[in-house]
Amino acid sequence: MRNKEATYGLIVETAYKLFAENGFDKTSLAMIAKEVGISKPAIYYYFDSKEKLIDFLFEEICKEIIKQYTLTVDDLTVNNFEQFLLNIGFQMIEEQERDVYFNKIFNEYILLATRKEKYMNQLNKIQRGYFENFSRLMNHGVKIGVVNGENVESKSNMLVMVIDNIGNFILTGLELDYKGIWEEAVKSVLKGVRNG
Amino acid sequence: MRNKEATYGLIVETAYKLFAENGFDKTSLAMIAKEVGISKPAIYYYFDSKEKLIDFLFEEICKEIIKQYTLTVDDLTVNNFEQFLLNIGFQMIEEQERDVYFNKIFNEYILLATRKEKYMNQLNKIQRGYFENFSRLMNHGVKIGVVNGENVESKSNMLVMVIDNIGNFILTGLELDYKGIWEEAVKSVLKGVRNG
DNA sequence: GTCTATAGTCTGATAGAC
DNA sequence: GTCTATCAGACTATAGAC
Repeated sequence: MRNKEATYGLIVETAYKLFAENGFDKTSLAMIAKEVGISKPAIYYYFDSKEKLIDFLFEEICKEIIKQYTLTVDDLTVNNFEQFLLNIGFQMIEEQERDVYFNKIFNEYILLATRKEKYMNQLNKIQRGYFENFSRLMNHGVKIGVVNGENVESKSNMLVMVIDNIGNFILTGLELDYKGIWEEAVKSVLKGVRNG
Repeated sequence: MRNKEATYGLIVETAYKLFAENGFDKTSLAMIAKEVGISKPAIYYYFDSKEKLIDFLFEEICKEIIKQYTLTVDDLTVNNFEQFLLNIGFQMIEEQERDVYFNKIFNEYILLATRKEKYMNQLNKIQRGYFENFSRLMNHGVKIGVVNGENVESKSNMLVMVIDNIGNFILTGLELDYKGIWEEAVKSVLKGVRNG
C-alpha cells in the first residue's frame, strides 16, 4: 500500500515512459495500471480520462522545456561567446543521446498538435520562445562584435533549425558527427573564423 | 461498379489522405471504406491486413522520395552552382507548403520506424541516400572552387539538417522567412560571399 | 469483387463494495 | 484509495452468400 502522492507520481512516470515507447494510441490504461501495480479504475481516481493524463504530461514537458532553454546572455564577451554557443549544442546532443524517451514523446506531441489546436497553441509558444532566445543571443553577439549584423534573424533561425533537427536524426539511429555539424553551423555565423 | 484497378487506386489514395490527416491508429478501415464507397471487407480483397496497407504506402512513398532527390551534379559551374543550391531549397519549401499530406504521413512513419525495425531500415536507407546526394553536390562544389574544402562533410550535413527541418516547422504553422533561412545556410558554405 | 453478418478482442469509462 | 465486475462501443478480421 502506497500513499497518494507516490501512486500519482508512479502513474505519471509510467505513462511518460510507455507513451514514449509505444505512442499514445498503442498504450492502454490497462498497460499503465499493470506496470504501476494497480487496477485500471484506480487511474481514474487521479485523472478524469486518458486525454487528461496526456494533457497533463504535455504541460509538464512544456514547463520543463521552458525552464531549460532560458539563457542568460548578458555576461558573454568576445572571449567566451563562441564556446558558449558551442556548449549549448554539445549539451543538447549529449542530453538527446542520454534520454531516449523525451524526444520520442515530444515528437508524438508534435504530431498530435498538427491535429488538435490546443496542443498546437502551446507548441507554438514554446517554439517562439526558443527562436526568441537564440535571437537575443545572436543580437548580443552582434553588439559585442563577434557576429555579423547582416540577416541576424535568419542566421539565428538557421542555428535553431540545425540543433533542433540533430535530435530528430539521433532518434532514427543515424550516426553522424553531430558535434562537427554543430561546430560548422556555429562557425558559419561568427566573424573572423570564416571560410574562403 | 468500378473495375479492379480503379478501386485499388482509390483505396490507396484515400488511405494516404486519411492516414495523414488522422494518423494510422485513429484511421479505421471502416473510415477508408466509407470514403471510398465500398464496404470494409472489400478492402481485404486488396490488402491482407491494415498493416500490409500501411507497409505498401510506405514503400510507395519511399520510391517517390528516392526518385525526387536524385540530383545531376556534373553540369554545375561556378556561375550556376549557387543558384542551383538555392533552388533545391526553394522548391522543397514550395512543395511543403503545397502538399500538406506528405509531411504529416512521413512524420507518422518516422515515429513508426523508431518502434519497428523494418521501417527503420528503409528510412535509414533513404536518409543515407539523401546525405550522400548532398555530399556529392558539395564535393563537386569544392572541385570547381565555389565551396571551401574544410569539413565538407559537416557542411553538407548541416545543409540537410536545415532543409529537412524547414518542412517540420512549416507543418507546425510557424511562419518564418524560410527562404531567407535557406539563403543564409547556402551562403555560409560558399566561398567569397562571406560575412565579416 | 463486393456484400451482409458476425466472431472475437480490446478499449475507455462507470457503478458500487470495502 | 483501491478494488471487482461490468458496460457500451470500436476495432481488425473472417465466413459465406451473390
